[in-house]
Amino acid sequence: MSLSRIAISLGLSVTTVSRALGGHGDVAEETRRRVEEEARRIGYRANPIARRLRGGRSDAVGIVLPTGPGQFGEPFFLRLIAAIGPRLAEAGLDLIVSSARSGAEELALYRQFVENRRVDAMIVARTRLDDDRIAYLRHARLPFVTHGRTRAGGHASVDIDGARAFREATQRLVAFGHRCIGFIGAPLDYGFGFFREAGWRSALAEAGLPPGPARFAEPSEENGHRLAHELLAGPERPTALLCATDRLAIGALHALGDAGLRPGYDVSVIGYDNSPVSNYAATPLTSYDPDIEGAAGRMLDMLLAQLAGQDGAGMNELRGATLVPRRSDGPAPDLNGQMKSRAISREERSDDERPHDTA
Amino acid sequence: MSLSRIAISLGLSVTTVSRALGGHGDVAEETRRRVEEEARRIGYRANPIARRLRGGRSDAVGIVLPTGPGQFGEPFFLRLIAAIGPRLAEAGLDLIVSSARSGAEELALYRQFVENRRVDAMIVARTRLDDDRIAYLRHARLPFVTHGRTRAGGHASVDIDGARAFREATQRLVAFGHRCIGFIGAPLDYGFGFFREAGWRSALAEAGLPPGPARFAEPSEENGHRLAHELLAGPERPTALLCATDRLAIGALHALGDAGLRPGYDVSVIGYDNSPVSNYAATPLTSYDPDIEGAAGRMLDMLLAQLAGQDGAGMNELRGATLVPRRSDGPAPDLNGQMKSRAISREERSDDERPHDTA
DNA sequence: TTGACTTCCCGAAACGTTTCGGAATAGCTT
DNA sequence: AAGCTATTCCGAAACGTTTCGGGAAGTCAA
Repeated sequence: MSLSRIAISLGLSVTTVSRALGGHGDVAEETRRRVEEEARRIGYRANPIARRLRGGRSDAVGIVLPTGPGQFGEPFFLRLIAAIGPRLAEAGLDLIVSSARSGAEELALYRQFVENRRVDAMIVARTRLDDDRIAYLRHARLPFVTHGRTRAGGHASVDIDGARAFREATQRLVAFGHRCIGFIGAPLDYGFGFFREAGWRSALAEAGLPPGPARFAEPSEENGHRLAHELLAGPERPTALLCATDRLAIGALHALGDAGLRPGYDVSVIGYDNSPVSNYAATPLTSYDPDIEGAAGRMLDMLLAQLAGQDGAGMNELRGATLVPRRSDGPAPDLNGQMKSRAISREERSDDERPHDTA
Repeated sequence: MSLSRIAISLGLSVTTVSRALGGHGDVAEETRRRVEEEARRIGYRANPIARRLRGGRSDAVGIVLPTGPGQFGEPFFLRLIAAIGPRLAEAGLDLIVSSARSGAEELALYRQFVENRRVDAMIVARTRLDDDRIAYLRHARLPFVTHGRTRAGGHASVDIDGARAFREATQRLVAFGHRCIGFIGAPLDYGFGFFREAGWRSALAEAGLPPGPARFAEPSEENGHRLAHELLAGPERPTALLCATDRLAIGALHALGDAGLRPGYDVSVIGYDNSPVSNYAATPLTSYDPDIEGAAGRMLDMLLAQLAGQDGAGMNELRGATLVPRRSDGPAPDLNGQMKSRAISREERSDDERPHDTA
């Protein structure tokens, strides 16, 4: 009872009022003016639900947060949501967020979203190389965009070039003189885990070095701590640890402390994410900044284009991450000449070597 | 065209099909069985939009994330969303998330939510003592629940008793022998900032101590770093720093490092949030765990009760936070006898004192 | 047989919008 | 004067659901 209210008080039909406000051509200029004024006067807002029913849409985009062990508070998702929020609002779309742990529960939630017609499109993050969510969405013919590539491809996606970043990071460590560079990775079925490992491995091969020791687990501080321990206790002790995420790297830094090793000096550590804590870790962490906001913006572009009818198959973008050098990496300990200058600057600030409990 | 599809293929009326699936009493058991079977067969799902239009609801709950400087990735919101997501889904409600920076933009977004009838209820976090969002929601008669109390009160709210936690923390430091306890707080117009400061101040008064030095800013690592610097450079140098949040505390720990002071030994630091990083800070941070999931659950209870028609005015709950002692606090440096035992364990792990760039 | 009461079902309206297919009026051409 | 076009408006249907107010049988008692 709202379009009709304007219609009645102006002696017009509902149709005309609708078309006047909708900006259609077949309504007299004078009439449109009167309608607009009356609409403003009574504070008319089109009921979005009626509009959706009529239009057969739901004007909403869905996203599912991963929960579960070690997944608390991944800042990535917050930044993603914060980045696209205003633009979605501008486009008249709602962002519907729910949460599930990876696996069956998660897929069930996607089904719910789709089958209950709650969303017109979805944003998929934490993409796996072979991802049943993506197979499902494709089968359901629902527009979507992923953060991260899949093996199959052929869908809209934005990805950060983790392979390049980690190749670059490895080259940096090689240039620093490191010869045994370990890797602390995320599970390889995640696309991001896969490509980062691939970058590390390929750079080692290019440099003619044997592959260093590697361990993989869900990216949490605790796992980083544990895996670094394992690597440092192994037969070939790495002088550098490349970590798939900052959270892993933070844990690794502590493992160094436990072993009485100085980060950036005895062992170099490089992370990825450039999270706020990386700057305030025990030793400020050299990391890669992925420009989440930029990626989020492109994902939204792709989503809106698909909702406007375009085919998403050809949409994909690979973006770079930029190195943020801090204190956690440096020359390999066995190269004495090159190390001198840095060693001095280290003396100034003295060194830290303290074992820590895992608490 | 869906209820009607079942109706047609069964030779029933739409009404009867609807009432059969709705579980009403006036449909024969045999008929209900047939309807349910056919519904299952064709995979019928009620169109939520039609249902909403008819019911005059929107079956959605809104929440606005704060963005802006130093607000990136507050894990609080993720944990909140993750905690309530499944239960909302179960209740058939969507969670609509958007984002805005505090202030005019934020209020405008609330208005948009309400006036465009996008939500039936809202969740308000980052509550200020005098909060125009709350005044607005009350005026608009939209159910809501806040995380944090307001001065006015009279609405559904869940809060963690920050005053009690910070009184307790202060008493702990006093018992450790500290006599000058500084405070690094959040702005006092935030409820959480206000009560935490009040707890600190009242405990000092109760202990017969003069109020220590205090500084306030948006809770970020950077601000914690800056404010701790100021406090340590001030005329009365505190031997302990109580920080309103872990992020402030992490920054403060670094300021200690800059000044060549050993956390937990020369200067004690206590934070609040028990965030994942607190366990992996330069020195593992003594903190308070607020049980966000528990609070989120209660908030949802209140929201659902209000959507079921109850008045939210009397709903409010004050919950406790629990201390998680780690390594960043301990006896005051001037009390020698009591310190001995801890000093030894410190020697083992050696000390860290290194200036850092803010990078 | 009649009336009342149960049991089971249904038509129509309503939620608020958009759109299809006209229809009425006015102006212009021939 | 008749036909044609352009302009401006409108009625009705449709989106899919729920609910109001019956109504048609069947059952039971008087």
